[in-house]
Amino acid sequence: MNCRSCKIREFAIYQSATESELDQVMGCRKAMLTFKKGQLVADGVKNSQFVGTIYSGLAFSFALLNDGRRQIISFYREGDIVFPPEIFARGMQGGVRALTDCVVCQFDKNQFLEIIKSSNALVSSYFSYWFDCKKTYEERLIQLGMLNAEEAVASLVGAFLRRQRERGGMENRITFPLRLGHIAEAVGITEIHAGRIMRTLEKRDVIKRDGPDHLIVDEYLLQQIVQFL
Amino acid sequence: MNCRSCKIREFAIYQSATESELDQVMGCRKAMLTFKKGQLVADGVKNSQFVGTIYSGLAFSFALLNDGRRQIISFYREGDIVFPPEIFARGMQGGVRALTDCVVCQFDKNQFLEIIKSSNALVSSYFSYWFDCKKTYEERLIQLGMLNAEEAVASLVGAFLRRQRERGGMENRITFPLRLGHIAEAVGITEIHAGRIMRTLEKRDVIKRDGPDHLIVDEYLLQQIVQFL
DNA sequence: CGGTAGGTTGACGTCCCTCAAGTATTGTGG
DNA sequence: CCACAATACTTGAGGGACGTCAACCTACCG
Repeated sequence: MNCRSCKIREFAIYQSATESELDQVMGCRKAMLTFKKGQLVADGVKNSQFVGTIYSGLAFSFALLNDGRRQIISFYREGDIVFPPEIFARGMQGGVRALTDCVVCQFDKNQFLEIIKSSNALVSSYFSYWFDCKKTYEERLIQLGMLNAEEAVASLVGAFLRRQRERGGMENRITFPLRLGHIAEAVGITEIHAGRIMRTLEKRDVIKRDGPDHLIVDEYLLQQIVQFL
Repeated sequence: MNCRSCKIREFAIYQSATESELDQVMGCRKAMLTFKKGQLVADGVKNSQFVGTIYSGLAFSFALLNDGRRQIISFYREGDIVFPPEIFARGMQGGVRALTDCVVCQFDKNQFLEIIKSSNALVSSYFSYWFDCKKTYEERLIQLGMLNAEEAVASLVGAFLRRQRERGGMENRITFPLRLGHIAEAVGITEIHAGRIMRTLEKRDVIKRDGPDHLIVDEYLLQQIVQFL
């Protein structure tokens, strides 16, 4: 699998790399791994020398409290970069887990960062990647801080819709392979309450479930719920 | 005021800059502004060509929902860098406001980033600044997502304690110039409930108020409440 | 002295959690 | 193809955490 012909290259952080830089990137690729749904892609301590790029599928990072509760921090999709060792502050347990089956390219972290630093264009991409990342985190903070459960779930669905649109799909049918448990852990409510909310959103025709992994979204109604979206 | 002799230089993102790089940084400094407590330091749209470094005092970034609710996103202190234009996703209202009187160095954003990009050492500092920033955001997400109000407030106090310790102070008396309203908006509860919680923390001797702007913290008891801290 | 900003307290309502029972849907081996 | 288990989802009743509203207190500042 060559980076030059990679189908997700346009979404990756090295999208602006020249062919020769791309060869360097490929040179520090240590593995291309397949993970089954639910498997641990990385944890907070081990593999700290690696950085991953999602080649296909979806994954999410999470943190654990010592009473067993789990908080989903963010979702990753094709082209997204994952920094396992940096995810967890101050000894907190956590990791990155495959939401669906997924394929991940693993790079040597230090080499990878050196390559980025060596090219002005790559540094620029990296900067704007971080600004984007920051925006996403800030939006999630608002979601958790001042939105009630319905607004937060709607906002989560909206984020999936938007990210899918960014990647070209213009339809209202989105890939949303989250179980109720994932929704609950992402917005900070219980699985049962997440179920009730999905149900009411469905009854109000905001969303329609199309199999376990897809949603049909009424974008207008969704925006009514999450005003600032 | 010369950057070379700046007392907060060691906390700033350009701490690893050589003297000549520092002169460049100073060359793109457009102003050194003083803000009174409560004043708007920057908003989400205007001044997008600037980046600020807090020279003294405390500030916070916030977002507004159109129903008037306000969510505090993060706090900034001496040496922290503030990117006003990048703070707000997708047209959301918001800004950066002075929590106490504060002094802010304003730099031209593009020039500033160019200087950073031109030096390998500065790029490295910038990278680790972002990793730190990410960690902080992730911790806050956990705070808001799965902590109850008491745990969240304790965690907020803990974050202030930690950041003060990082800057040398080893005492249990911390600068905490937040009104109940700030606490409420930071952890996503109401002012009144924030007051009740501060009261119970005080009654349990976890904290003691020492004037309006200072707290004396029992670190051990605090850690009992926020287990993962 | 009054005005203002900030903090406290109580009663009551709502949102969300908990527990428990039940119904799809999916997966697996015969 | 069925039997059966495991996983995922739904529904209801009762409780706790947090919000709302209104009154009152305190410190500070002119």
